[in-house]
Amino acid sequence: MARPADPHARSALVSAARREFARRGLKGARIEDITAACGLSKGAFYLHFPSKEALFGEVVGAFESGLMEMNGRRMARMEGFFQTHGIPGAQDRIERSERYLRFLQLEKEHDLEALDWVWEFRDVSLVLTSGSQGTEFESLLWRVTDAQVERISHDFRRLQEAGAMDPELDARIFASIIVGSFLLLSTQMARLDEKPDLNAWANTLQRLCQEGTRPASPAPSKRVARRPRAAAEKPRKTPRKRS
Amino acid sequence: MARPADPHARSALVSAARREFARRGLKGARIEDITAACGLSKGAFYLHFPSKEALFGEVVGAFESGLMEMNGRRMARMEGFFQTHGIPGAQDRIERSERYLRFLQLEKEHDLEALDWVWEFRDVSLVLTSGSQGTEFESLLWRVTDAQVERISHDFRRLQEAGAMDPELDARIFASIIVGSFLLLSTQMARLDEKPDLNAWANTLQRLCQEGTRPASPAPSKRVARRPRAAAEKPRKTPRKRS
DNA sequence: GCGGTTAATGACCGGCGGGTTAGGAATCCG
DNA sequence: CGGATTCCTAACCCGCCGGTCATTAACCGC
Repeated sequence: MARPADPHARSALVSAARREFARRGLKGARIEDITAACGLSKGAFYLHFPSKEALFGEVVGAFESGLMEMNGRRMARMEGFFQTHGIPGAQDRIERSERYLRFLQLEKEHDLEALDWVWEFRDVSLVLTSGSQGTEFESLLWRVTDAQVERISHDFRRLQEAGAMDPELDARIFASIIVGSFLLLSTQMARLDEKPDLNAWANTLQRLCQEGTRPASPAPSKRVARRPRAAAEKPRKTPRKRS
Repeated sequence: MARPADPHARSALVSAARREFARRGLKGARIEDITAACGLSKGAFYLHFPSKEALFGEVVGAFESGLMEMNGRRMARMEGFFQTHGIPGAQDRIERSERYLRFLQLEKEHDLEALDWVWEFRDVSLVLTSGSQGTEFESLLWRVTDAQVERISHDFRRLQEAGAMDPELDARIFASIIVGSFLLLSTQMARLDEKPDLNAWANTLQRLCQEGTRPASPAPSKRVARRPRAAAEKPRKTPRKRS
């Protein structure tokens, strides 16, 4: 009968490696340090993984596929929502209709789901954001952020067409601003021991986005809006329909 | 009479090094490649710089001090503006008063100035954002972003007190969202050959921020608004400094 | 051309760290 | 206890790359 393998070795290596990666980056992390942290020999590392990059690849693969699945589910759900309820338009914004509020609620739930995932992988996220340059994982972050920018742009354009969003805003820039905010938050999370109030964060961002993207007011002032916003804002002083 | 030094050697090394750093990261860049790109020997590198880190330190020092000076000037100018014109309040928002518009204009000019600077150092910015983990420059980006978050939070709070901004928004979260957007844009710039339309970008962000931070409307709807904002008021834990 | 001076070269040095492997360790069975 | 088997160790290997330094090269004045 052969010597039994240590059932905890592999997961211990993964944990220790993640800590070292977060501390020193993928390149700076040393096999010697990773194994020493588990009370294992350097050679034992290679019984489980062909390289530290391979180990990181496994972890980051789980992270990425989780994100992409969430993205896909989100798109499917929103598509379902739009099929069922139609796309909220200008009137929905003005009246804050039930379907508009439901739309906002869904968006928020999805944001929080993604942020929870990033929180679980905050160490990995840190490596991807601040330590991936010059590694094989460099393009991964672009893939993830580009996919998000794509999704948000697409939805934003549809809402613009339906009249719910200011038609003069550039969808891509808008989407980039959103994704950028997520990015900084994800890097900040890596520095925290305790989970931040993600709900507060998501609320603030949503508030900014919803209020900041209102379409300009009715036709006459809309023409004037070509010029500086000042003229557009004057007539808006009158409507106080923020109920 | 001694052999004259090549007057272009030093600047050629800096240029080549910056390209290699952008390509492979600070750690991945090799002295051999840097010098070869200049048609110089490996040993010649050490006639000008004690190490590649020292070279990068010089470049990044110029970048950082430029940013910090801009930050300082910005704060001084805004302070001067507030002294001269007072702090815009709720009425200024409603009427879009001249001082409020001037305030927006100043903010935009400062944003564009900073973005131009980042464009000039987009290669450096890339290294700082995606390749600084595990290097001596890791904390620099936090210093820069934290200073910006601090400045924006501070101004935001003053505007809240004056009634120009929604008092229920968390200043730090708001500031983080802004800074995050800048961060992503700066990383995106490193992938571009041609300068993007920074003006469009700054316009969009400003539009979002100004419209998204309007104080809530009078009492009736304000009561409704209180419920979801409660969470946003939780104090944000400051990220621990990494050592 | 020689001497003096500084710039630049490239062969060489040696520490670091990923990776290997012969041998030790742990386990069970007869 | 010995044998068989698999797990694990740690001494060792060796390529990489930052850094060094004896030598060559470039310049001027005499």
